[in-house]
Amino acid sequence: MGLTKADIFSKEQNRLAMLLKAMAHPARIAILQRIMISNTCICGDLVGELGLAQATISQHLKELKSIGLIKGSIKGTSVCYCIDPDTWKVLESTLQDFLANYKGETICCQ
Amino acid sequence: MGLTKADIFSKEQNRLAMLLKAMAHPARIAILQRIMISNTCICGDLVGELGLAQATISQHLKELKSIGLIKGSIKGTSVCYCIDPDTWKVLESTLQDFLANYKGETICCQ
DNA sequence: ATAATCAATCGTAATATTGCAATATACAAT
DNA sequence: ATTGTATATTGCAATATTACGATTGATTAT
Repeated sequence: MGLTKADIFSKEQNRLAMLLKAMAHPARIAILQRIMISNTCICGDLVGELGLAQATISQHLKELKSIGLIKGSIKGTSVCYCIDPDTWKVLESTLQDFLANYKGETICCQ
Repeated sequence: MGLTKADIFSKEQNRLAMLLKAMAHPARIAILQRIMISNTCICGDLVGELGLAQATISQHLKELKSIGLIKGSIKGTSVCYCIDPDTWKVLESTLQDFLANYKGETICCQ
């Protein structure tokens, strides 16, 4: 069907899945890395750096923005993006909680 | 096009994106949580616990298995799954490296 | 051997994603 | 006002994902 049955899962499960999905593309990984590494907002340089068309990058930025991972603000002629600290904190703690469920290697499944 | 241009990104970016994509579905989050919390392999109980059809769950398990996040072994009449510790370690460290790029709030984009 | 049980696979329908050309919008500089 | 520059949106084609009924394969119990 291509339609996720979101209603049978918890809010937290859906939220984490959506955050991961927003990051689950090499172009969006690259964009996030670029923004993080520059340690400031990044304005327009993305097109040309990644080998993707302007329309495509704009679309990826929109996706990251709509989930709240980044935020943009107009800076003169161009638009600047940076990590949204609030969502980022949620992401970090949610991921940590998720990964913490793993208690280490078990003796089954050998 | 629906076809990711994997060749223009690094091996690491593609690998992380694929791992995240494998987890980026509430059903697969739920499955992983269930396996982790039980702290042992989990055999067949998944169908009926999540509200999805057997074929659907089998498909999600296959996806998790094909990326290496879980592994399965036949145990009598049913099949058991558990976290694959090797891939899990890679996931944890890759994620940590990725998140560590974030240096905290900046003074731009206000 | 036959029936029962469990999981994998196949086939298919509905929907989502990816990518880009073309176009539109917004603003600055002339 | 017009031109140039930067970003967003639209429309579309190709491909991928999600879900499940039906079937198949494998194993156990009778």
